[in-house]
Amino acid sequence: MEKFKLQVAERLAPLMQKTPQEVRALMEAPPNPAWGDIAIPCFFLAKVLRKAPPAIADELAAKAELPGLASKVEAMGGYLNVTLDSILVAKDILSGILETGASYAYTNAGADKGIVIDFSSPNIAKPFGIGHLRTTVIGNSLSRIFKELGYNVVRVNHLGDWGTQFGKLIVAYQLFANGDPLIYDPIGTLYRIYVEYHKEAEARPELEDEARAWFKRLEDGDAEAKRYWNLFVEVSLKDYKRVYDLLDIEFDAYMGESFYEPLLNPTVQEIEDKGLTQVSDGAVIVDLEPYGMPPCLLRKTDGSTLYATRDLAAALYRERTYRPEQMLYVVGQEQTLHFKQVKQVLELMQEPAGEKLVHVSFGLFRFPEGRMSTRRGKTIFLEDVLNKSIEMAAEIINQKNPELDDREQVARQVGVGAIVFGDLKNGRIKDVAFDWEEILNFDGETGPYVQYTHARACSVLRKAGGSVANLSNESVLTDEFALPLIKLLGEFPQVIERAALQYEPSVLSRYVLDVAQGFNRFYHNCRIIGQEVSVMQARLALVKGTQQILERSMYLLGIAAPEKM
RNA sequence: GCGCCUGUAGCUCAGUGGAUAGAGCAACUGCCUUCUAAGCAGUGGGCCGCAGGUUCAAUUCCUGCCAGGCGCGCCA
Repeated sequence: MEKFKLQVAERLAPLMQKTPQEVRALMEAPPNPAWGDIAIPCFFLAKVLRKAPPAIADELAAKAELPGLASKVEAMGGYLNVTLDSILVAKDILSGILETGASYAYTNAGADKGIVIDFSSPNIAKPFGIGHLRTTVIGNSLSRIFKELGYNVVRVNHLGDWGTQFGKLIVAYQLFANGDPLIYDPIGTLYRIYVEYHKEAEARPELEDEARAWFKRLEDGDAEAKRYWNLFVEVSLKDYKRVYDLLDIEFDAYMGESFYEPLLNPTVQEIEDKGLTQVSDGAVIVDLEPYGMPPCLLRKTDGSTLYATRDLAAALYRERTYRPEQMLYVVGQEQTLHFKQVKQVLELMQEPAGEKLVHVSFGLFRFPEGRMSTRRGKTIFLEDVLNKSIEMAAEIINQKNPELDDREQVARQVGVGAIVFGDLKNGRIKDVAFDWEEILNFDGETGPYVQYTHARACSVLRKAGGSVANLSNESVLTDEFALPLIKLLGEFPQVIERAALQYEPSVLSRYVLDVAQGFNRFYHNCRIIGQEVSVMQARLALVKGTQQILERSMYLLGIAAPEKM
């Protein structure tokens, strides 16, 4: 579609005394598809030409010559509306998709450019809660989208494997675990003692000091502390791996906070050497008052480091190791200030990492009665949600398609797809109210709806057997059901670009819903198999094209595309 | 108190400086002897939070206010 818009802009530009780029930028979609494919408002010309917009549009319509490109150019209330030649459009878009197949949207825009994406990053010894779903699926989808644009993507899981909570955990383990080797349900146990610790600490504040002391020992390399730490990390990772397997997500690097431990002192030193630090109440800080922010703390009074120190070290490490064009942090919006501070400090250091750092923030998962909290034991395990959804998918399969092969696998794909798509459907910035009924809904704008549509398309292609999807008779595809679908398919590359530019997978999930809806309308109204050969072939070509776009879109969103369900 | 984010149909959410603001869910109603009814089609439902301002044109941009969320030095 973009190609045609550019051609129209090229030809209209001289008439409007604008550059083709300017004309392209003016184009909009008419509110009613019957009015055309492209609308150009003429209001802005009124002042220059000293004429009423409708008169200008009339004149342009009379002068515009777009033979072989547009079938209709007309003025309507101050707009110049252009209807593209439908056979040309249908032929061009569909043959383009069928030729390039899965790589229709692939560009080399990102060739030789790297991008580091930090996402998921669960906290060791804490359950993989529903709250981690967002960063995990958004990060995964963005990774795939940027790869589609040719970027060299590095997926980093920045595990929360360091910090004072390990001191608390050691104390909790000694008090409440009775020497449990953490073989059976390790995270469940760690979670339980962590909650118990916080309850106990309310009555006995001295536990907090004990915890701090243990963390200090850990930082100083104490063997006993390290032994506990290793145990906690090991058993936690095993649990997380199960969730990542369900979601079909992999990382290029597990580099937790502990990885940056040796880099912390040099990092603080570097910042001090640049004369950016001050000592305030015994702590080392970077004053950010001139930038309207609270100071960034690098060292506590006791000399130990903080979250910001580790993120600064990590950013410098990533910059120097990967030389990326961008560094994304897919982290909740409650950390906006933190990342603004880190970015500001990097900029004060005149490090390129500063401008490369992008905080891809998102809203929280919330219960109707308030926010979730691991400490108070108020959370929902992601694995439970996924399993419940899979169970439900299995039930629906038993009821609707009991003959299906690989029922277990399909139930897994659909159940997980429902959860993942449900999270990617909405703009990432909004808070999400957790609601079992909604998250387990498989009707309407959902993952299963998209998967079902894809399976339907596959089914038609299967049943068509040897019949070739051939495009000799494009005029079949210019009806009110096929043509809008084709035009939509033609938007795919721009949709991917926009999703990347905005770091927003929901751009793609919304699009794929439109494609699914378009296809279902077409499917319902236009019979494919059993039609006259040229008609069937043309329609099969559209089914094939749709199937490819759906499959690719689902891949980019991180959901499976079963061929039967 | 200060800062950031959000406010659109009963609910969950799209959307755009411009022509009649759109989906899904829920409710009601049609459509399976024809390619998967996890579908398609129809009906009802809206001071686009409130008040100003910029503009030929504001739900969209700016300011103020209201409501909700999040954050604000030794947690991450």
